[in-house]
Amino acid sequence: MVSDGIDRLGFLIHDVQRLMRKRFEARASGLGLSSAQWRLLVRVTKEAGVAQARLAELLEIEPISVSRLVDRMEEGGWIERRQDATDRRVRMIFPTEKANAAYADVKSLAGEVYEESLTGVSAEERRVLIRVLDTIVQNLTDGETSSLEKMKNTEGAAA
Amino acid sequence: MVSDGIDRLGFLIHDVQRLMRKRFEARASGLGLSSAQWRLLVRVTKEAGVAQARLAELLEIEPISVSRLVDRMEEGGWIERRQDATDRRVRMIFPTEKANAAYADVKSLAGEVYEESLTGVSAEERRVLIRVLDTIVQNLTDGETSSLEKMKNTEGAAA
DNA sequence: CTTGAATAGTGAGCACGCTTATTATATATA
DNA sequence: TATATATAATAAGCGTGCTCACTATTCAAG
Repeated sequence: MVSDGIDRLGFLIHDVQRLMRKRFEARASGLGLSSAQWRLLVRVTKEAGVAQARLAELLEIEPISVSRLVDRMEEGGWIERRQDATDRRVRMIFPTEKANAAYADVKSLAGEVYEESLTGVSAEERRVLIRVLDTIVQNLTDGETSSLEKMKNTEGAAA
Repeated sequence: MVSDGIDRLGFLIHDVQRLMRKRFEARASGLGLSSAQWRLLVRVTKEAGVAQARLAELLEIEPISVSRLVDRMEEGGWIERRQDATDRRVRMIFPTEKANAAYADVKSLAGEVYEESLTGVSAEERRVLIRVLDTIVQNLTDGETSSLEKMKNTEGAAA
């Protein structure tokens, strides 16, 4: 049945995402780092030198969106592009010193937002929340619509 | 402790929101109705004749965002603006026949997306999910940053 | 080497959110 | 009545995502 509030799921997720982003960006506004930029920075910090195309896969956004994001982050002094010596098409992305210096602070700032979000939510409920969200990502990624599918369907149905 | 995946909460919520929107819009693409437009249409259907300013409050987006969204929805034939007889500043928003005719279909389409998202998630887990998401919205709305606060803080702290 | 397909990145232009500023109208007050 | 303030809607312009189209480069076949 669908009478337990599941019919509000989309609106709820949407609201939560918007509110968390807003709260994070209010906190990080002094740094001039948006939530999208923070997501990218986390990847780049863990995998310095990664190519933009790979970043697009990791972040599950389109390469063109990475281009623009990287443009602004380069202007902001968070990352830098370097040429790949062996493949001149590739731009490798590295975090700057500024990014490395700010990383821990921003991470704990994000943690604060999560804790504020989860005030009054038990440890067990938190575990369920994370597990269910992971499941939803799985369910919606495997089936279709994901940018990952590009790497799967080499042999399709009736061609 | 923060080692149960809570540190991924922001990314997870972000991914889920993006994937659900994508899935919904893939389904509704034939109709030419985006997820933001659907959110607005739900409100307008429940409250025909509502003013744009009130819609902005209900949707918790800025009035200017409502203006633009309503522009596109009017072009798409989903809603229409009418003048308020008693207050010439106000534009009242009504769903069109087209919107009323499509409403049930879109709603069940949204329901399908929710069910696909929640495949393998138990009834109890679903209840926890909705309850926790509601709590997060509460936590992030009450404190600050919400557009609702405009209506609250008339007397502040030390002034 | 040459042709053709695949890959990496970007330009143009759109949707939907935002901040800031402006116009039109309503309402409160001197 | 006249003026000041508040409210409803919109304009301008930005950030972050998208689709579609394009260039540059690499790699695979011939």
